[in-house]
Amino acid sequence: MGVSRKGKAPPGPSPVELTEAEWEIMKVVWEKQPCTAGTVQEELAATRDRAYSTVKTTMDRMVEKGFLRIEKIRNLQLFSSCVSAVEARHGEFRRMLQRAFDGALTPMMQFLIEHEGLSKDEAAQLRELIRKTEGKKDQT
Amino acid sequence: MGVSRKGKAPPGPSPVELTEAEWEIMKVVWEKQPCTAGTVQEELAATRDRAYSTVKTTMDRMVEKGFLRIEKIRNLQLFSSCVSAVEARHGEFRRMLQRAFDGALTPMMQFLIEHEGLSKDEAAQLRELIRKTEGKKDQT
DNA sequence: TGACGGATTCGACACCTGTAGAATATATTC
DNA sequence: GAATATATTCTACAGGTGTCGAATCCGTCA
Repeated sequence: MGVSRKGKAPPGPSPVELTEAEWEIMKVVWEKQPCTAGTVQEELAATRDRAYSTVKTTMDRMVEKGFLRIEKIRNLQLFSSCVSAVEARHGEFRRMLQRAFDGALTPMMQFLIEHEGLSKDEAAQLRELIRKTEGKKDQT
Repeated sequence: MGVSRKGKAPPGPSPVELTEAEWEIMKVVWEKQPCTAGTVQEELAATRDRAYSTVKTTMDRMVEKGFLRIEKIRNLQLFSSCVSAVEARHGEFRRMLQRAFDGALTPMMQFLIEHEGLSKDEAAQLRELIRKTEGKKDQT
């Protein structure tokens, strides 16, 4: 959701934390929603074989958690997401940042460049991105 | 149990996945090692109160997982880390990247700039970092 | 209407994580 | 050497996650 979170966002609404399995499911749902559990299971089967009930159970739990929503048509359940990819990414990123870098962006960047094998190409690309961004952001 | 971690060469092949509690403990250990469970517990108490046995149990499990190592002196157990902060950060970062960005760095950067409120300052800082790094890196 | 087949619901289970009390072992001190 | 202060070991348990099988439900099609 587009909650206005400028540089500072103290009272974050909800962190949105997805487990591995939930991420996999979410990715399919974002792409195919509204869709059935069967569709998701089939799609996921390409990567790893899980029983239908495994996927369904997880998705039901995700509904309870507020990550997914069900729209019932006849005896069919169509699932849709309640959280956007941006929200999920945000949560995932922030959690990583908090744990591994005490929440500080710059040290993370430093680490990235020093240890994550940012290639010359990627560095250039990144610099380009930054250039395009500069001036647009103002809030500190 | 197996602490099998093939020591290949450049990119640490070891995933190294720490839980929240493990991260907290690790941070103290990195800073004070070799140290006792009691020391860690006291240090951690500043942030959140956990029973000594809670911390000790977790640390024992971390030994089994190969994250920590015990050196016994008399009846004292001194803990030291078996994984470096860099390795842990690497694992944490990569897992996040995989889950949220399918392992691709550039999209992550894009996201960072567009949604994570990279300030002008941070952007400049980052650009500086990249400049200092360019030419040193060759490939991934 | 009765069989068929996919969808849904329920209950189960194992393993991991966070948490901690109780019992036991070991030093240190008087 | 007994009391005292720590450390260590053991056992336990609740809640979350990943995984399913079995029992049901329900609409469709001969």
